[in-house]
Amino acid sequence: MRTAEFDTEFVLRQAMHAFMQYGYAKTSMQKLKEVTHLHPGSIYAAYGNKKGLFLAATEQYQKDRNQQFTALFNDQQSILSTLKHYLTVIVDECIEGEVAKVCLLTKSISEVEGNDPQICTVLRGNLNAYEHALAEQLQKALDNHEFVSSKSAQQLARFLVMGIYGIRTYALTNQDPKSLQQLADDLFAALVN
Amino acid sequence: MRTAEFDTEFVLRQAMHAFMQYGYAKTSMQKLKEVTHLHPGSIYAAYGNKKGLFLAATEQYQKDRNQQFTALFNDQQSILSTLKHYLTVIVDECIEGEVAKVCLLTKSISEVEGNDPQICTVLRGNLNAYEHALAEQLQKALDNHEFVSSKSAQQLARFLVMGIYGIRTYALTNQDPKSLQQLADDLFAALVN
DNA sequence: CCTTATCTTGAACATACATTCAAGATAAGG
DNA sequence: CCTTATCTTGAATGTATGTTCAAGATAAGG
Repeated sequence: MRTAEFDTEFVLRQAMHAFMQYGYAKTSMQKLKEVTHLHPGSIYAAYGNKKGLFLAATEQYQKDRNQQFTALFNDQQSILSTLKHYLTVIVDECIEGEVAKVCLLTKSISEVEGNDPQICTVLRGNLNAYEHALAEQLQKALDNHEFVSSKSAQQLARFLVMGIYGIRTYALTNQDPKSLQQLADDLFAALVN
Repeated sequence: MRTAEFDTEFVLRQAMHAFMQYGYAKTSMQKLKEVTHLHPGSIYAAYGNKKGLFLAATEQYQKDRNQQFTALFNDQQSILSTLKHYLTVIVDECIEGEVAKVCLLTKSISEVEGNDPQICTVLRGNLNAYEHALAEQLQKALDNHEFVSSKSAQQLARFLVMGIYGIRTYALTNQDPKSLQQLADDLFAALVN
């Protein structure tokens, strides 16, 4: 009879940042031990193995992202202006020197695609949920007549996530804030026209 | 006095496909030995180390891509129709079961970004050259009055590569050919409008 | 045809890796 | 306050990793 001592959220966020920085393969258990301040026994007791810790970290990441997303889109602004703002938030993330900078989900799925179906399935599920959340907002905006489009909310959302993935990848080749913001503006314009 | 026996292009293409499938970190020298049919001594004599082989494979990849690109855009069609066709080629690549499927450059830069500046610099250079090649074609299309745009060829090219990166990433979450082709069509439409 | 420079071969090496486990510590239940 | 279940600790394990190197093979130069 004894309760675990470590703070789960702290551990998972630390692990999450390590995975974002080094990637899944290159994040060693040694590194994970250091950043989580946990001993191997505790990690293996709590999460089974490295993959288990990664999946738990992924879940935490998704939770945090959801919270950020909901907070943004639950304000009283119009959906379109919130969306425009959301894109600048992403652009800022791509520039930030140390942390965030990449999406854990897309980075990881790009790394393990074709090699770990279990991880891929989880990540695909998360990314599909993200697309779906954007589709919901776009549908609301259409219902509110914030804009008109010949395309369905689903098709618009697909185009939008494609653009977001694209901006994130492009940022790996070019960190110029003006260029990235221009891309975000062009994407937004392409969406609502 | 003796000449090397192995076929460089074969070795590099085999290595390149291994790196595309498993990623940089997870492609072991063991695997590279197997796919290249080379013994460690030969690999290290010819390329120094794993990174050297990777960079050489990257160069081969870029060469092959350039050839494909030049062949496509040197036909007698209009640039815009060639570009539209080029996008469907990319969509097909994203679907193909076994090979290609991903871009070695973007996959690798996503993996090593922040951890291997040397590799990143090389990959960034290659991707910037790719963007530049697209800008050249778009400039020609503008000069030929194939379409008009309020944006510069450079800005259009940036938007285009962003879209291509986006489609490739999106394909990791959704392999449906119709959805991917739709994205390509939407991207093309956004470009020329 | 012999020499020599270079390539090939594959065993050996040190290190780094994910994981295990037994001993020690500690909180809750009675 | 003692018991016991559970957590923590960290050394140990086996495997896989990238790399080296010396011995053997072979093609070109004279």
